[in-house]
Amino acid sequence: MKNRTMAGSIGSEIRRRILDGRYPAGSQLRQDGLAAEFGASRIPVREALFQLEAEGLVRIHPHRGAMVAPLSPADAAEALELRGALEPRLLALSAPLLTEADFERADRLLDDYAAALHEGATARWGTLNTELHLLLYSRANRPRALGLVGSLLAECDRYTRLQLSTDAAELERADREHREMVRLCRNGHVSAACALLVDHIGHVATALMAFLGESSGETRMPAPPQMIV
Amino acid sequence: MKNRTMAGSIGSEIRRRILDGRYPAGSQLRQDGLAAEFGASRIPVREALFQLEAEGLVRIHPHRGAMVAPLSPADAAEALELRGALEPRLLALSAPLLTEADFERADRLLDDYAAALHEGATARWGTLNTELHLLLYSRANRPRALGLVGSLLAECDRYTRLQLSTDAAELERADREHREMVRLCRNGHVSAACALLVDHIGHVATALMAFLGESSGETRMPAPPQMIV
DNA sequence: GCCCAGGTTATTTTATACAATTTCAAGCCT
DNA sequence: AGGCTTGAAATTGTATAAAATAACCTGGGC
Repeated sequence: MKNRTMAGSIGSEIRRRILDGRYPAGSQLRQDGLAAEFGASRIPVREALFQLEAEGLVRIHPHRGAMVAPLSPADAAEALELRGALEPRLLALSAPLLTEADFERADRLLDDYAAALHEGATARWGTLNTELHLLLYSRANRPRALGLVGSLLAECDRYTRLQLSTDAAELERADREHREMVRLCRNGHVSAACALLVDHIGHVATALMAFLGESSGETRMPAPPQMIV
Repeated sequence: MKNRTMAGSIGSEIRRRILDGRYPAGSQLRQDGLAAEFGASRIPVREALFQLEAEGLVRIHPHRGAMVAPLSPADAAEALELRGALEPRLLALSAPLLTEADFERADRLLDDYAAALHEGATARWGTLNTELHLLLYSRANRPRALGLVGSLLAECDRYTRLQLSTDAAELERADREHREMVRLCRNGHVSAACALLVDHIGHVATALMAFLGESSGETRMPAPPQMIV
């Protein structure tokens, strides 16, 4: 618990529980109950909820309380669209600047990921995935975009967590693609890594849309017409 | 004041004052003073500040208070990069679905803009610009991206407000480009409108970077390499 | 003269208490 | 019987006050 303020630590814990699924989508978050659960007053709970609302994990209706943001295929599709629009750009900026220490950390994350995959520890998968992606973009020197992508990754985790218990093949594909992306970045093949990243996000999107039974929805925000993909 | 909760209305007012420049960048926002100024307690002020921090207009350091987010050329560049990455995509989605009522509203906004330009009402320019852009993207059916672009437009307004008092030519160019964009959308020339939008954002970016004296900074987030611009 | 320790003050943060709003349900009227 | 009004309960929003934390200033020691 490295947070200096109670609202911050409560917010982190609520975020974890939302991502875990312990607070299911659409469920009411009663301030009184949360305050009792954390042994605190309602005010830090309120501030935590406000912060989480900004991240998109909670929706607050005035005088009607807070609920866990519902999961909808359209929302997942939009989050993946945004990821597809932003992450390749960040990778293009960051990849040439990644250091050897960064790659070693990436290797550790990949190993942890494989271990989690082996033992079926679904809880760790999401955070490891998020950490790896953010690490690859960390040298882009774009703090705002990085924070935004972090929120989007967290939101995507909520959906993939539903899927991954059934769909182990997708997890292995993600692992292979992650390893290949890291390898390409390490060897300086930036454009190939970006192309793979686009494919990677596309694969996640199509698998997720198929799982959610909403295959009709377009999964990628179209590039502006003057860009030839 | 259509806001149902005091925190919301206080947040709107603080946001307006930050965009106005009445609360200068980097200045401390003391909860006690704000509470006294609005005739309220500190708690709604705190909640408003949290919301504004999520929008990027305020930075909160735990136990050290809140300050208006400082203006930096790097920040402006990143905001414009993100706009350049997102807005053309939204326009490509939205433009074919715009209705005649939308175009009439756009015409009114353009007229208001011209009037504000004529009488030098710099205060209204930013909101009109934001409203026009958001109107053009409103049919894209991408609520999350729309809200994000709204925040980015608000942040860009803070910078352009510094510039516009000196640089009337840029305002007129923006007006011409806005009118042309609306015309292209109305006539169904979506890809031309998107191309113009990319140029429009690029013009704003180069002018702003020149004004901020940071012409060295790259002003556009690079497209991923496999996209040929 | 400079540096460190202790206390002081100002500010944020949290707890408790109160007020406003919504929701649900029961009762009344049409 | 169905819809509307009214009232109570629950929940959220706000105000006041106490606790905690960080910055600041003063005084003593080296």
